Amino acid sequence: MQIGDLSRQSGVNIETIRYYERIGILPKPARQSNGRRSYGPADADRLGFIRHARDLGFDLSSVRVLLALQEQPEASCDDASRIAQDQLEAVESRIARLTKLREELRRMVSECSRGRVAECRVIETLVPPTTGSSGPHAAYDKRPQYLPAMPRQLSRNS
Amino acid sequence: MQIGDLSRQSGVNIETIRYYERIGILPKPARQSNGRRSYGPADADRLGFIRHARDLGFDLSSVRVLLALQEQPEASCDDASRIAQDQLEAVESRIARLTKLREELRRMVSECSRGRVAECRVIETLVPPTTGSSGPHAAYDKRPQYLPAMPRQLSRNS
DNA sequence: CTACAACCTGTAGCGACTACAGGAGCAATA
DNA sequence: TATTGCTCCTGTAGTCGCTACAGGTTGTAG
Repeated sequence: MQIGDLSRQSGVNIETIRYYERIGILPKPARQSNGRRSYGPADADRLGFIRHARDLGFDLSSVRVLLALQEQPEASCDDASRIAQDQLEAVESRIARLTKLREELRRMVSECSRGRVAECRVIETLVPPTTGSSGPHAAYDKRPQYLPAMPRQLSRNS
Repeated sequence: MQIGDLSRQSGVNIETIRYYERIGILPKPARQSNGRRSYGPADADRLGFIRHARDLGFDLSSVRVLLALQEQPEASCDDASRIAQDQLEAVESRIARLTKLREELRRMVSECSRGRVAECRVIETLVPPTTGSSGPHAAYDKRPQYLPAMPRQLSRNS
């Protein structure tokens, strides 16, 4: 089986498969006489495992650990269980955060009356309430302090 | 106001502020005689706007559009509303996806009896069901086909 | 005078891919 | 046989949104 077949079978991009090989999460496969990669069913299994774990939101370092564990059937599965629990907690906190965002976005959208930007709730919601500077180049006064607020990383990582 | 003050006031990292300037989402500020950046309240407003939008999960290209709109109070706010709606939909689909993940993870975790890896549900759940190859280096037979399954990007982007 | 904090520029790193340039090999068709 | 066109190869750079660091200058307090 060559890389294209494996890609179709697993649903994992060819470039991603080569990337996985490069970072050592997939073993270097045998090569055909023409230099092309040759995969067997064990590789397909491993890749399927990786894909499923990635779909569940595990990052690649967790996947590495899970793969290593999988190959030691006699070891205790405490580590695996711990990783899964951590992942569950991470997913739960993402859901909580996104749910709050959803509410704020719903409010924004539902209150927008589709008129001019000047009275648009979407824009208005985003303008910080602290300074009263109106217009593009106002330079009035300074004001209190922002609070630390929510952690950054949302759209990318969570 | 210099960059450190702006950073404290807005809760945005100094490095991030300079990054925003580099990519042109914040204008190049005036400089003091010693070369240090000098900000006014308009900058603080703009940064506050950006931060809030980022907290709501808008990516920087959307933020750019929203900022541009904000500066044209007479324009129609359809674009802003559209962007917010798209974001709302994206958030809703992320929530839906994460909710499914949560269920699968809960099942994994709750069914793990904390014994050996060999009978660990966490690991077992991840092993693809298609090929029967057991053990690290088995090389049995080939099997049907995976379906396209779920879209990739989860932990990073969604 | 000496610390030390705060700032400066420029560049590289993160995670997990994705894309592309520039080439080789191979099968089917004209 | 030549050509087209697909799949594969390597190596490198780009994506997003930061964050970190090296190596320097400036400003302030003790």
